Amino acid sequence: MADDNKPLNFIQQAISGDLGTGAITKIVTRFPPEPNGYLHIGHAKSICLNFGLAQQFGGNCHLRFDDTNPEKESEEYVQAIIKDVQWLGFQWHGEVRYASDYFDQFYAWAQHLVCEKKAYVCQLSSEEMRKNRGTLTAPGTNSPFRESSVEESLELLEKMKDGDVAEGSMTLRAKIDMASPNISLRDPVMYRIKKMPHHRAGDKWNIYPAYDFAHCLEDAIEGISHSVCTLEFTSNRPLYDWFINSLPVPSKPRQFEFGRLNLNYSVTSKRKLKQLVDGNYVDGWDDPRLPTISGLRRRGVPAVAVRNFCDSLAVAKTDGLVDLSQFEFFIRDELNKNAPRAMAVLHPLKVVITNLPEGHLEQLPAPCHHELQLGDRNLPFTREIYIDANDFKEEYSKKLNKKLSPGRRVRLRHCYVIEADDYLKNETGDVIQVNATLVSETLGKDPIDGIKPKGVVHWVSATNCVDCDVYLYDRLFSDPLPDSGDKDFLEMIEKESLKILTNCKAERSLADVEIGVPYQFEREGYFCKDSHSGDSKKIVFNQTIALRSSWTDILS
RNA sequence: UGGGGUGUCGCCAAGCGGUAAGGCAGGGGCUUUUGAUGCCCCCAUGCGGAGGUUCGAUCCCUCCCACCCCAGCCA
Repeated sequence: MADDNKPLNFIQQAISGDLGTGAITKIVTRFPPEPNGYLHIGHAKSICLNFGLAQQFGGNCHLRFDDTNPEKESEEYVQAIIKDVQWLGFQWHGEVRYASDYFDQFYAWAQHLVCEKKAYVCQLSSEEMRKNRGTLTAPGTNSPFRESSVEESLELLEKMKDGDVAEGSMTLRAKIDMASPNISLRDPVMYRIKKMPHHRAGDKWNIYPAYDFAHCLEDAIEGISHSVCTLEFTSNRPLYDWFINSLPVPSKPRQFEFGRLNLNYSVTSKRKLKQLVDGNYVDGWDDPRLPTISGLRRRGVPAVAVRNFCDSLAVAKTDGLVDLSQFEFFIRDELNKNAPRAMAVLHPLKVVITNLPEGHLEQLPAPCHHELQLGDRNLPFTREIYIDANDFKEEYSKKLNKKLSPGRRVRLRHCYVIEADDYLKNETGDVIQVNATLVSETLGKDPIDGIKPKGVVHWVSATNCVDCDVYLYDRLFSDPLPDSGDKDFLEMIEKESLKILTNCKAERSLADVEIGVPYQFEREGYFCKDSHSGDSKKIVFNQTIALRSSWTDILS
């Protein structure tokens, strides 16, 4: 996975240095999601980074749920996240871990800090605390409870834990420096009261540890050597180090921050994704238009494509905005190499090959892949077939010389050459049938008269095919930056982002394909059977991505 | 405005004092029973700006500019 020729990024350099000096003998990383939503492509970058680092340097990577806030967390998210990490192809070391497993230790350490006079119970309300915190330019002022006795704080902390005091009435705070230019250090909250059951700890606790207090200790308990997080935590690092250095922890992890992944035309914010799901703007967390891992999976994006994309991204301190086209490249790259080929007609137009007898049936072998040895499948060739309406033009034109038109020829893919004679229209003026002649002896050969067709067209037997619906997806947002602050991202939802084609015809072999396994529908794109197809009799195919095209068709 | 971080091609980026890698996108050409794929070529006298140090600076120094993060009992 990691390319040996690639220069080491700054985290790899640090690890390599630590290993070189003997500061550590084995690296341990971790992926620490909060179970408050589904994973998305941004998390994939973090997953690939953390698991990749461990792999590369012969260490371990843990999967640990940072479940310190029962208000937002649930078992549903835990299960979804576990499934997504596995699907991406990673296996964590040991059991799945939970911050909640360490709650007793956290509490003991909190008491330890109180005894050391490095923490105190503060009875300021949240509004008062906010006022006392100062501003970016003005220092804060000390809480009146800052010098409470050890005994008093210990006693109040116990009461907080036992649920004897009201929510919001007090907190446990670290005693650091209310005048620090770094606001994270202005006596941060360590524990807050939440009289709420926890998805794993049940009713045991009425207080829950805050991120800054908990996260560094979770890392230290697990012996994490390199704690990798995103840029916005940079100013929290001094606090991370403060707890580590103030407590008798078993190890001293170091925090490194990298720039998170931003993709244009996408939202990668759990809050906004949840809004889209809860507001029914999309079909659940796994809607194929979402950049969630489950959405990508449902859409047919292979895990290896996600990994390759993430590995192509630099680990740096710049927060860049990556072009969707860069992701699409890796999707197509993987699919082109490995997806079996098949044919399906999305806008069926009947073609009657008049010089073939009624009931003509010929099984034509067609390779499932042009390079891979995937074998052949048989295509039933009959007198009536469907081609795509876009591949027939009433008038020939030089620009469209690969299309079928009266008097012109086209090669049916893996089949014969046909020549159009005439066509029928309905009352609204749509072409509804083309009559054509098969040019003899053109199976695997050019016509003997030397008139070689310019175009190749995909087709399906009209009498031996399966009906299906095809869902075409476009970007969910019309704006390249739906996520950027001031605008309302819900107003930028692209109304046409889902187009449903209900009259599609697919070759027989596509009837029983496995859900989620991508196929290339030749000349159209990559598709997979939808996981929600089960509801109706009809098969639903999701378009993973269209083929790259140097051609822009006039019709769609 | 205090603190922290970042600025190299449209996008992502390497570069660690010796004279601007690579990928994506884009343009051109060849091949092709997928207008796909593959292959070939083109695409920064320039590294946020201005000074300075040096034989030599994207890399060092100074000042300036822009953008991002921090004032949740969220993570």
